[in-house]
Amino acid sequence: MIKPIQHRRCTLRDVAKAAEVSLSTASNALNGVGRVNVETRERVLRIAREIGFRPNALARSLLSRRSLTIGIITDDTYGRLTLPISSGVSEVLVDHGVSAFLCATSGDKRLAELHLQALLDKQVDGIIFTATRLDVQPPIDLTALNVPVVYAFAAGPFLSTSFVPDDAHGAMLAIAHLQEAGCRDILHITGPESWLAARNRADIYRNHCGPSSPVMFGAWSEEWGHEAIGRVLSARKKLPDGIFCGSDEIARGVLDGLRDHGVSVPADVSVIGFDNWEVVSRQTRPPLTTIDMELKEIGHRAGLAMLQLTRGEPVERGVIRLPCSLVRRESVISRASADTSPV
Amino acid sequence: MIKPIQHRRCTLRDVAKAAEVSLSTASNALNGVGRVNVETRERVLRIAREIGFRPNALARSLLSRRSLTIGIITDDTYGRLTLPISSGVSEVLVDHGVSAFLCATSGDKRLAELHLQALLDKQVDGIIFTATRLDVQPPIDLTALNVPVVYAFAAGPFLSTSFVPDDAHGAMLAIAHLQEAGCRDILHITGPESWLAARNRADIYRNHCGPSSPVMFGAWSEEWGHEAIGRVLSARKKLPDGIFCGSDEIARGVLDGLRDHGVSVPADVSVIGFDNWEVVSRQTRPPLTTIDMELKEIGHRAGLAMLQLTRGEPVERGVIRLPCSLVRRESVISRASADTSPV
DNA sequence: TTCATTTGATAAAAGGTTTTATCAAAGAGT
DNA sequence: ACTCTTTGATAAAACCTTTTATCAAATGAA
Repeated sequence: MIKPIQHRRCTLRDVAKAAEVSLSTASNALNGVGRVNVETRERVLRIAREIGFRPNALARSLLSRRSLTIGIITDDTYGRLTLPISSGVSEVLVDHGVSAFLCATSGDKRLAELHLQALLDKQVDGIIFTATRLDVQPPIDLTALNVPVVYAFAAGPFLSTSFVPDDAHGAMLAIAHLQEAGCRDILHITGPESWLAARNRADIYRNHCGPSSPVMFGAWSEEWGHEAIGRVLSARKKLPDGIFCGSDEIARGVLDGLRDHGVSVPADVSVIGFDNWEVVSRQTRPPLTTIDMELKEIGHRAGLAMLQLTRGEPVERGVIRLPCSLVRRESVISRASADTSPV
Repeated sequence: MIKPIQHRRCTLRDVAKAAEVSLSTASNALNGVGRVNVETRERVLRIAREIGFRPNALARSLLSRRSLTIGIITDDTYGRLTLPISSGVSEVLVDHGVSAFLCATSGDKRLAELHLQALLDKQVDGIIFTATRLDVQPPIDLTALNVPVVYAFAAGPFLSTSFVPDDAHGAMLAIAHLQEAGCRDILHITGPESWLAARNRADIYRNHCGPSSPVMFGAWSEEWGHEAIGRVLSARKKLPDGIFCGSDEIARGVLDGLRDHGVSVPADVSVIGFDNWEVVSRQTRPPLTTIDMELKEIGHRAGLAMLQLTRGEPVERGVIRLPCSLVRRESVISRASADTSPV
């Protein structure tokens, strides 16, 4: 059976009537503003509690012109980045009573516009755009909106606010960790050179390991990692002692390839990944030491910035790079070596 | 620089003023109701278009008592199931102007209650609860709400509406596929027996492969798949010719284990997974034939049911099991065998 | 010309809340 | 007894839209 009519939510008018005061007094009492006798206030509060009164956010928003609502538009079909980021966003917003609409566009422009229109009609206080890479523009134009926009794991236009992982810092962490573990001959296997993130990380790698250090660009796939190892083993006489991979998936292929060829990790070669995509990095053999991009923190920061913007407070502009962190598992081990032992 | 004051959105009053008609006439013209002269209507429509008028959904909802808004509450921290499901939900709702709030609870009861309260305050028309397994109750009580609730990939209380993948059908597809490929000795390696999904699939397996067929319960991890293969190889004289795995991750461990022992897939053994979690199943060697749970379709159906409920239409009750589908990749091959060749 | 009907448009109420202005009563000071 | 201030409460306006009731003018029929 279907309950035919929803029980009507009780309203401020109900409270006022039950407490035998006017609407204004009830409102003032509940919000602790205006001049209202202490015992009247307490009576109102008590009755409101008793009948379970909760103010209608729609009516409130209509008046205050703040809907306590934001939209998150995502390009990510897979959800790998979106859910951590958006739950980070929500975490900081929910305590301020702000809820987030999630709109997955699947890269479909029509869908994106439909969602955007619905969001604007619903008077969202702001929009957060998230994607899966940093060097691709949103499928819709968000520059002329009359609500603030923040970009998370995506590049906004000039003078907008974008929060992205600091690829350079992540790469630096990875290489430093390998070097501290005594690696002297580090190889970098990564994704397509067309990706900004890949180029950024490769630059850092070359800075730290010498400008002629070999970077193997390829795909963001396990298969490429595997194939790259095949190439390395057939081309080089001596194995590198450390491999810095551009993603956990590539690292997985690398681990797999090395095992196929009887090379032991980390005994013979140390391997480090990038992403800390736990479904991959936790399950490899051995479990993968990798770089975490702190997606939730990106969400936090984006949410915080949005909060400030909706209050009209100023907010930092430009691309804000947030530090990564090193997750130590078992694919890197310290190589005993005279010249790297602590002084 | 921060734009100090947001340009005020233009309202019905602006349209009315510009068209030199009353509010009511403007409203009637735009909605095509009431009696309004054709040329007046066209003037209003033209002007509305020119100044980019869009009705304020908040004001509309306040009056109509339908917010065109629903809440999705999810238990899933990882996003693997939530994003496909919720984007399925949105896909069917967006064309009706309905947007969805996404609330990730991370299993935190306080957070769940906070989100729920915010949703109710915002007058959502309904709530969809999604989880990652079927036999666990939501962290919050959704039974006494005065909005409709639909469960997706989660079990609701008696007489509620839940959409879940049909585990039995999926298992049947998997086993039938192996059998059609000529497998006669099929092994089932799956997750913990405490999970309903694992038990359901195992039941089907036993029904089709004989009641004494061996089921290996373990963990939902790659490691378990790997370990299980080790046990099988040391305990049995003869290898099975087909392995039905309870998840893609287990299947991956199985593939890995088999390769380590020099067993070739699919030449020596066919392997089939469950989930079609593409990041896993696409990247295995060989790519994994598996069962897809049609998560997006679950989202579609949940969204559709929600739509009906918000309209007061009756909706099917109980646990509604939606068919799975077979995704053919390369880990199953037809075994030439006299008694299974087509007649 | 008169009455009844149709047409086109508008005023007003409603939805639930907050805020500003108003007002009566009570108290204080002379 | 008079004014001045404070206290406590309320009416009304506002937010923006939709719907119902109302109304004047125009049209039709007799």
